[in-house]
Amino acid sequence: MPKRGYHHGNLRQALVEAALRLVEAKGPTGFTLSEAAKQAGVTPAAVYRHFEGREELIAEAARQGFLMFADLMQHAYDKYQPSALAAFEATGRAYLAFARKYPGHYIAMFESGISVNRTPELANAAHRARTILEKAAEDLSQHIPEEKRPPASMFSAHILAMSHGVVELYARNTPGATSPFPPEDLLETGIGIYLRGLGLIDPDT
Amino acid sequence: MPKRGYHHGNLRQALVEAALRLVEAKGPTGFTLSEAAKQAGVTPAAVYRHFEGREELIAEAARQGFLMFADLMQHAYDKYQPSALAAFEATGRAYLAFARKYPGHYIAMFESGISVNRTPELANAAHRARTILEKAAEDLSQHIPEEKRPPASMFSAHILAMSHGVVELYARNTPGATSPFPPEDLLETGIGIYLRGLGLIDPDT
DNA sequence: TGTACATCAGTGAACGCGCGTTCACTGATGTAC
DNA sequence: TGTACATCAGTGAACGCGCGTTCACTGATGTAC
Repeated sequence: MPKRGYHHGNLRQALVEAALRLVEAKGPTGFTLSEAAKQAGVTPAAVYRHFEGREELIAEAARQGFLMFADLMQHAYDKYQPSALAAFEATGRAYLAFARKYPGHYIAMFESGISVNRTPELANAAHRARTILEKAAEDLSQHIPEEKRPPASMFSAHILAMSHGVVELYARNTPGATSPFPPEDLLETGIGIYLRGLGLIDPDT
Repeated sequence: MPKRGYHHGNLRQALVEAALRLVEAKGPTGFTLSEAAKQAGVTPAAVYRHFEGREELIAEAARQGFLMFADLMQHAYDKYQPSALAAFEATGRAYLAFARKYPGHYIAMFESGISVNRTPELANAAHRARTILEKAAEDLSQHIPEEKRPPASMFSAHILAMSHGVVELYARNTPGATSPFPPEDLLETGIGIYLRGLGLIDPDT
């Protein structure tokens, strides 16, 4: 589907990709509708054939990000079955891996300031991702003695929080902020200590 | 020092406070130099008597934030001495407390996209805050058997990451993002499990 | 104490810029007969 | 197969806006004598 000629062919997706490139290169505020249109080789007005406006465009980028993110986590989860522990650890690592591999999507999802409820489609995609992590936590929860078992959704929130914190503070290019350890190691050890605290890992290993 | 008349009296600080108000009300991108000047009852051009430009103004707001943050942590640390454990826990909680109490400063510090090295003064203030947390971690580190003791700066990074993640994901007003638990509880339990994992809390409590 | 004057913190007008958005339009595409 | 026509994805000009920044200026303040 070549893009020569008056009609673009697949402008909608081209705009999303331009937005991702911009946001990756210039940060969450670096994205403008006009610039995205320009990069796609099109007049700003053409954008309105495909999106209601600036916000819908970035929301679509975030939506695609959440879908990819969910796929990545699902894949990690499946791969380490039937070990609940390994699967849970893998989903935690998937967070950082995603931020590394798809910085544009990551920014659109978590740093662009857009609400996850901006559109129903976006909310849906975000929900799907969350569900997978919570399933992994639920599996793991079965291995803890019932009387001292915290809610599974609390695990997933803890792991998500630590993962997000590591990414934001140590993995994203906050220029000049020197990271004391490789983020991957930091997250790995952090999750390890946490799981030891839950009694799921032998304290002597 | 009343502000009537041609001369303002303390415009520099008034501008910082206006910026903080704006950023708190409208998010990290909601701040503009012109609007801050207007709120301080002054022409945009007047700002240039006190700051090199927009960036220097927000950097000053962030600097003041880091100083207050460091004070808060220092206070928490002192209060729970000589218990290394209690002091460490307290500094973790101080992070969330700060974000709650001074959202404008928090945004300027962590969400405005400004580099901590934007100005030497800012870098200094940030360093002071970091140092306190690392001191608390260092104290705590002494209570772990030497051969299985991870670097103290790794503790503080873990706790900082989890605290930051909890704030960003569950405490800031991401509109519509329902938090599954009160952020304070989430952080409290998360840190508790983590410290248990380090063998610093009795596993049966 | 009064006056002359230097200093300095503000004004206000102007600038160029890129933004998001609108509108009437036109050229390309696809389809019915 | 060829032609007429409806559909639709783009154009390009225009808009009003608020932004950050500059400049020559002016009014207030503080100080030396």
